[in-house]
Amino acid sequence: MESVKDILKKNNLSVTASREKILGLFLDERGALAHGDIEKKAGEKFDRVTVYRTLQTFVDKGIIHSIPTADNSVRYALCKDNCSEGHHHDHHVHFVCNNCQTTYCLDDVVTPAIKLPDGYISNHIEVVAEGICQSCASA
Amino acid sequence: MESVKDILKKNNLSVTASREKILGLFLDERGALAHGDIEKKAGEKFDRVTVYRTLQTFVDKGIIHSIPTADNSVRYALCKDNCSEGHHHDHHVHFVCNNCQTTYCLDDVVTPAIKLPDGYISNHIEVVAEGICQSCASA
DNA sequence: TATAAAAAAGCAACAAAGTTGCAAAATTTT
DNA sequence: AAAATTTTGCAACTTTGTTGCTTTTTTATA
Repeated sequence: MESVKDILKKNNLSVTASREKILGLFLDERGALAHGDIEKKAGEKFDRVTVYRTLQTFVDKGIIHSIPTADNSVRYALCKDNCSEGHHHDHHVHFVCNNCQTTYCLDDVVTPAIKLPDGYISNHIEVVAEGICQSCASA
Repeated sequence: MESVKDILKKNNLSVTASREKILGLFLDERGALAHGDIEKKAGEKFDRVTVYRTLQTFVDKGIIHSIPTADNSVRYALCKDNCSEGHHHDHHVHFVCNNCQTTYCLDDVVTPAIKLPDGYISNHIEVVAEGICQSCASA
């Protein structure tokens, strides 16, 4: 089992309190986290700027990826696939619950191939499903 | 051919200078428009607040729809399908050009059906393809 | 393990994006 | 044409995100 420190070291990142804390939050969390969630869950221990920079660093290193949402709030989730610096491979579908607002990475649901009109060349396709999640449907 | 005024009246909206201008921009524009684009193209004639409120009104009425993007900038485009108040039917794929940043509605490319894991119920799926558009590829 | 070099955090100030309440102006109704 | 309604513009404010710089922490080196 990979520890927070291992992940940081593997990516040539200095081990700092904020990085350990924030990466820990992602490991504990099933769903995706928005910047605001992180500030709240970190317990106001870190400067806002530090959180922004830490998230950016993690995205750059391929540790987390951002998820587009209709309501325009950036959310991030751990990259489970083989992402590396400057090259993300998050070919899975995302699900946003309209009830609890949780964003899930459906790691087993692969983004479908889509035939685009002539002339359009795509290297990446994002699929976001909206609806009611497991927890909310059964509650 | 439907005029700007007709569209407004059909949706029970007062005909005002800002609504005519902004709706006109959408009719002229091939791609999608961000809030900032509209402020620029409208020629600084309208207050920022008016633009925000006008866009919200159009979304509520089903005249335009918002498009999720990876870079978290809200963009809007005309609803070509049969959208009505509180009920959007934009089941088409969107395309964002990484070169010119234009967002296109691919009206002829239908959102594919996606099999979700048990327990997840989805009523809406957004597909955003990123890449190089026709104009940029041939340039 | 002490020290130097490098990296990151925190602070302050700022910029951009978006919201709210209210008075003035424009539009629609009568 | 006047009254009622709606919309606009303004001001003030909140939230979100950015930048430069100094202090602190971490890492590399001796």
